[in-house]
Amino acid sequence: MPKAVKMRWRERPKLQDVAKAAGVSPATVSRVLNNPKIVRPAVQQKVRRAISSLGFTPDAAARALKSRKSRTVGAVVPTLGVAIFAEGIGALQNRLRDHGYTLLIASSEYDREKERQEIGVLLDRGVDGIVLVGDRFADDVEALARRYDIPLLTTYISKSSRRIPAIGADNGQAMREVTEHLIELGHREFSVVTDAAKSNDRTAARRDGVVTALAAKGIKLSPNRIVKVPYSIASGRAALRTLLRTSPEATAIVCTSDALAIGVIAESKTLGMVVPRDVSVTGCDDIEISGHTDPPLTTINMPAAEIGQLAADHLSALISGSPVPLVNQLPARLVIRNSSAAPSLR
Amino acid sequence: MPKAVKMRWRERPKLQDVAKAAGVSPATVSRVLNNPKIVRPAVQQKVRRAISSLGFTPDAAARALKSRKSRTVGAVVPTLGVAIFAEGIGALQNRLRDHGYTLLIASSEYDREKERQEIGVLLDRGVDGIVLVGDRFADDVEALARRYDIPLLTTYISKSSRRIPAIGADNGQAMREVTEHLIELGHREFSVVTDAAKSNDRTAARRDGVVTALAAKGIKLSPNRIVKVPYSIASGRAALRTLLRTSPEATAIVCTSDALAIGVIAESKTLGMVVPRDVSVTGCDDIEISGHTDPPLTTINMPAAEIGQLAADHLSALISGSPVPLVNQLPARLVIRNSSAAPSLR
DNA sequence: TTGTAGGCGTTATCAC
DNA sequence: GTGATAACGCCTACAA
Repeated sequence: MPKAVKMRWRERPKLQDVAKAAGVSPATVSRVLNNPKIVRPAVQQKVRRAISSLGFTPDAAARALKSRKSRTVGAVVPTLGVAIFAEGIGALQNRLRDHGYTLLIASSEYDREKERQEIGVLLDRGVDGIVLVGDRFADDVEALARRYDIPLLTTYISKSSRRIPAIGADNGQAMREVTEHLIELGHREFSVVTDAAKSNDRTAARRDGVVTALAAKGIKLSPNRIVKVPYSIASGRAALRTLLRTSPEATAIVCTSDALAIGVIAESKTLGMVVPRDVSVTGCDDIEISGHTDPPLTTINMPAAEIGQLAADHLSALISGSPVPLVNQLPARLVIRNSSAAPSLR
Repeated sequence: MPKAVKMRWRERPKLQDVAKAAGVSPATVSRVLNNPKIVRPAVQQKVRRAISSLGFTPDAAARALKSRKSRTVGAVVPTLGVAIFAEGIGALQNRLRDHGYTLLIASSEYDREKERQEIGVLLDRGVDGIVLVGDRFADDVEALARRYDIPLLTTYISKSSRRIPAIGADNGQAMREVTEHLIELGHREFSVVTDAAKSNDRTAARRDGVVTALAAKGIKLSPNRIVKVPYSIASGRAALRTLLRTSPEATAIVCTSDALAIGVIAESKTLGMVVPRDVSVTGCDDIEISGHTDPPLTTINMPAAEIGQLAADHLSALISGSPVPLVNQLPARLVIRNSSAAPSLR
């Protein structure tokens, strides 16, 4: 068995074999690989021919050891089970590939300590950069990254209170927009359904956005009008039942994510209510299903794919030493569908 | 700038620094790291103390170069935009972490050639194993993996026609079950909505399952009863409109995925039809939303999380040389909800 | 423009 | 059980 392994490895050509086959020095081969312009075309030809005829591919580990660059970047997301993150990661990965990077992925499960650990693992793996979500990572993360001398980038927020570049929409403004939309429709009695995850600054910002928009119009939101539940459709359903008990007078229910809003709509149907006649419901994210619920959901479009792409572009810029803006606010469009309407007279 | 970098690297302790601090040889430090049981407890103490006081972590690249193991595995999925894959990858990643592996991820966008390329990239990155989806990867993939001497594993199918272990449900049987369920309800006129992706053996198997189940009861499915569309909710909507034109007599529409079924249900509502009174609709996958549509969707539960977990367990077993079964059929449960019912008399 | 040589940080093969 | 020593495969001054 160990013998077989060794045999296999002997079969794999190394840079030196290419050199021999091409009749040049190893250094020259390395040069055509990393800095072709400084080697004469004729020689390049020979070398490239040898490379492809031997089927040579450079050993990543050896390269990384010598160059201190792994051509690898890491990402830590709360979870891949949430569509908006999965989509962003997909876009990030695709774009990173174009830049020649491979993506290492880790998840924090919304746990700050686990997030810190995963970042540590990625750092130890030698990633050239790390993409984070949000702003509430552990305090020592920046120092850690600095120690490894690699750039950090955060996403799904438009600016960070730390010193790292952020790419995303303004969550607070997004929710202010939906809220204002509802106010314009004539609503005055609001409830909010939001997820309870600690260390989720996006959700917190969204909540604040609602409160701010309401306050600007002199509308108060008492604490019992805000219900915090886990992030899931089922939770949204439960939240509606709670709200109907504690504040049935609300004519609009603002949810901080589409999943929750979809739960609210589903439950309202179960309870025999009609959206938006009996109550208006809004979400945030604009996931695929949101345009196809009954009624279709009024929400805010979060540009997950753009976030992922831009993150890839900016991170690879940072890795190669180019500066990028600290604030990258992508537009979050209000998408008005039929789950919101003027409150009906009671 | 290069100076700064060097400074940073000088700060990072290496194994030799630990050795010096602990008053032992580098070899011993390496041993407590990789094979602690062969070193005396007292010495271990010293070394461990030195390790943590210096904050030493081994350099992954150097390790990989010398040991020919990167403690990294790769996965190639069609896309992360499909919930069922995102969920599986999330579970895979979480479990791999417990085994000490980090996950490198790539996507094929349902393109066989791109899949082959991505596999090549992962191989060159030095992954210790690769997780694939389905069975239709390019022919040379196995030879390639053999050349690198790393194990392959495929998922979302219960057995592979290649020689590699597979983990998943039996897609054909799954669809036979839903189909039989509909037949038992009294349906005799069927239509099928399926996605068009080439090289998607899961979808093909699902289609075949429907045809087989129908044939067993002497029911024929003419080609115009099968509509192939892209994978999306919007496509499902379009498919229903097509079917209403070409075969309005069908009382049951079997979809090969939940996304398509949800589209069919959404469009039926738009067109003023009532599911399941006017038509029964079924899906396959059982994604989160499927329990909350109106009506809730009858479907087949695909155990994505279990697939991911088991894939992690089996792949790490394979990497360490333990054999695993080639066939791993996970149960795919029929979930009967309200989108299916007996056909109404016409 | 190209070749030579040394070392990146770790593991593994020897002796002791 | 522990310590020297030689690689692992590639990159990069430096020399030619």
